[in-house]
Amino acid sequence: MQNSTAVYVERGDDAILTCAPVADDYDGPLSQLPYKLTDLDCALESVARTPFPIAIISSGAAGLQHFLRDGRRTLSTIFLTGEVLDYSQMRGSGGSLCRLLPGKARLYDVDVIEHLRFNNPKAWATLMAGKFRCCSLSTNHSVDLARKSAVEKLASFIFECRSRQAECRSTLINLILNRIDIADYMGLRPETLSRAFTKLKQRRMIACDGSDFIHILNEPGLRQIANGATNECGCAL
Amino acid sequence: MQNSTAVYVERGDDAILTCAPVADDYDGPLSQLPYKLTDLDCALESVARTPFPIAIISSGAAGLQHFLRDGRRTLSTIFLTGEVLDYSQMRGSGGSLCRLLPGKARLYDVDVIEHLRFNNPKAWATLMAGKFRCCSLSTNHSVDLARKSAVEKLASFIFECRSRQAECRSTLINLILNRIDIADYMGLRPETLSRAFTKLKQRRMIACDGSDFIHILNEPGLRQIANGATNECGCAL
DNA sequence: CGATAAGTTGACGCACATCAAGCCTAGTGG
DNA sequence: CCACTAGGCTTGATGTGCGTCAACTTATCG
Repeated sequence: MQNSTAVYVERGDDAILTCAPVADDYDGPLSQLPYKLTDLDCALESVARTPFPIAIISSGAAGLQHFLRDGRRTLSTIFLTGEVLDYSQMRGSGGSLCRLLPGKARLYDVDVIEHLRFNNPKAWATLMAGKFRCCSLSTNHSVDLARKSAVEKLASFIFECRSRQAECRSTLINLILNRIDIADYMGLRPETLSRAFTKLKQRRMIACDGSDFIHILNEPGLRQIANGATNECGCAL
Repeated sequence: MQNSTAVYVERGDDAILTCAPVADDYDGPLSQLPYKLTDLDCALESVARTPFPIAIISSGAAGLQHFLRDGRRTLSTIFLTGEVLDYSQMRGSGGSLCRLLPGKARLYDVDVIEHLRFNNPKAWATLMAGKFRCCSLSTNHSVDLARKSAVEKLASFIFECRSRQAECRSTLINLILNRIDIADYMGLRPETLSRAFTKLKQRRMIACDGSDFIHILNEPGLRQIANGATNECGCAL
């Protein structure tokens, strides 16, 4: 059984709160609480049923998906390893939880959570921070979706992936999701996403070695693209 | 001086939490608290400076705007009359608060808010609900931005406007913002938004009488459009 | 080996962005 | 009172980025 808890780090460039899994022996605010470790599928189902449903993703990934009437799919939120999944505020959104990658989650009992609020302020604060972080990520995501081109969206997604993983400074990034889920998250079609990958490779911004990992070759350049600096690179997108 | 507080109502169709201003004599959880009523511009400035900044919009509207390097503007969040504006979680998002419509806001002192948490659970819960609602709205907004066409976006915006106003069941909707701000919020250009208005008018879904108000003529139809039912109406968008 | 699915690439059409012009109202000054 | 200006909004013409459809490659599995 793995002990992990949310750790919040202010990062230099984009200053996004990030949440990293920590070592087994970490004695953080949440680690003392009793929890149930279950398969991610079971966890999502019980989270959707429980009145005060809170889970922390131990491994794998989940998402909140929405379907338009004609079948178009959107992933409005993704939950990655180490992150807090609180469904209570999302109940009215019309979306449904889905597993994106197999894994496990830690389920916290309603009573345990309710008890925290007054008796364990530190653990409560950690949970709250996890929930608020979701709000902050959601805001950033709106900016990515509203006006950015496909290439800009992909560049933004790469940085989001990095900031939501443990090794924030690495240039080797795990994109975590498959192409279809990335596309549905970024509001693109898989074909368009694929072409965006090709363009970033052609411009020597990233390199793919076939696996789920990509390598950032030109980080300043990629950041410029993500921030919508169409002309500053001297080349149109 | 107007007393208002957040009231949460579960609505039938889309079940979005909404927040309505209430009468002067309402004795809700927040109305006993001391606050400072200021001009919206001053409020936004002090909210951005204060360490634990919370304001409630009494009148007018504000937004969180983001600029890409080449000048493209996005409104990631809007704050309407009666809603809670907590900037603390948005600090790292790179956006800046801006006034969208003139008005006033109620500012709450840091100490007052901090004191609430243990001494006034009801008021605290109201504030928290206001913050979480922002998260829920943000999720819905992502769905609107990701895949919807211009006409679908406008239809969605109309319903969002209605659900965020007091008179939820009315077919007379105040669109609140000017066209440019609506466009930046929905990820469109003003020209495209204008054409979307024309199409909805041509299809007898809405009627505009020149003012800021529109009239919903065919609510089920408009809802279908908002939900992406391209074909069910028997007409392409 | 065939079957299914994920991902890539190509051809084509459409929806939206862009640029430009025109309309309408509000505000200002003579 | 009218002339003038400026800003918000709409309408038109045109180009392009992305969605769509189709074919192909590659990987995984029975």
